[in-house]
Amino acid sequence: MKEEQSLFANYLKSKGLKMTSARRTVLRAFIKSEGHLSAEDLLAAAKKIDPGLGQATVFRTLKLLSDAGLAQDACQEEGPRRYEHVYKQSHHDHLICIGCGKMIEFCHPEIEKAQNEIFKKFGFRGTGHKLELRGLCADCARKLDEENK
Amino acid sequence: MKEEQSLFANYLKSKGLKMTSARRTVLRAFIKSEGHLSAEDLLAAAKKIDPGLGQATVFRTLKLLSDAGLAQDACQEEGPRRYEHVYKQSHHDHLICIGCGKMIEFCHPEIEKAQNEIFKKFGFRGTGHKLELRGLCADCARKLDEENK
DNA sequence: CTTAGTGCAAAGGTTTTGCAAATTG
DNA sequence: CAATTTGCAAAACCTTTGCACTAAG
Repeated sequence: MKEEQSLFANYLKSKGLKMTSARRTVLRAFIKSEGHLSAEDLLAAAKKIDPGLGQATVFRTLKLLSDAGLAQDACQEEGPRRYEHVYKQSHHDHLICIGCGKMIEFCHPEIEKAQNEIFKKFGFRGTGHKLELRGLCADCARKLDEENK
Repeated sequence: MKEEQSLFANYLKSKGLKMTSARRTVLRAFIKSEGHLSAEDLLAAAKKIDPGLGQATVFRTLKLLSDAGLAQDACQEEGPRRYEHVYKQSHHDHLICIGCGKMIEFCHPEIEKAQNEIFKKFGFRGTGHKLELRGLCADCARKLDEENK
């Protein structure tokens, strides 16, 4: 939290932007939140802290958080765009069941290594990755098999 | 193409849906297309084949293609939702420059292996993955360094 | 003080839906 | 034939923008 505060403050300063109370409010709401949240979710959460906050501010701040590297698109298939924290240390990747939508988060060190190889190969300075595995969980696989007898 | 036709036909049949000429048109346009395309792009492409086609049909068919596992969300950060083919054999992963937006597609066999380990560990029957690496390409990294002297 | 940020409401863009007519199995 | 699908236009939805006012550096 403290760290994210100052990361954001630094980012703003580097761009000649200002740390305002509205932005602090949105950041607090965002940090407290869990999972994937839409701009509307974040607005609701932020309004609990400051009811006078406008939705345009949330959209604008979310874009800044994303530029600052603190938030990233969570890439849902449907509905509004959703965002999630970017965790500096432990990347959490996603395993999603296409049957029931259940989502499991996991880490895999091999993938970190592979990532760095790719960056090197293409001359990139890496900043992050996002991996989504899709499949059927055991329950859904069983159900499907039964349906098809 | 032939294969995708019949995959789609099977999917439709399994759901009690019908293979119509509009759906064939959208499928053809989708298969011919390359890269990431929005519903609007697909509509334009499909209209070249059948000018009478309506946009609602494209949205509806795109959802079916996605349910059938032939199309998937390409996960851009901004603008309209974009879709891309699902390639059965060679997964192409994405390396994206956050500076200029340049996108490189690559394959990495280690990642295929890691993917299967994860699926096994969680009892999933896997169907695919999506990996996005983000960073600065050599050009953008250089530019940034110069700016900050 | 000067520049950037805010909330509001209106505009913009994308996607979905209701419906009567047309098409499919 | 019964059931699904279509194109159209309208509606719904999500996001951005213009503006007058306020707050930050």
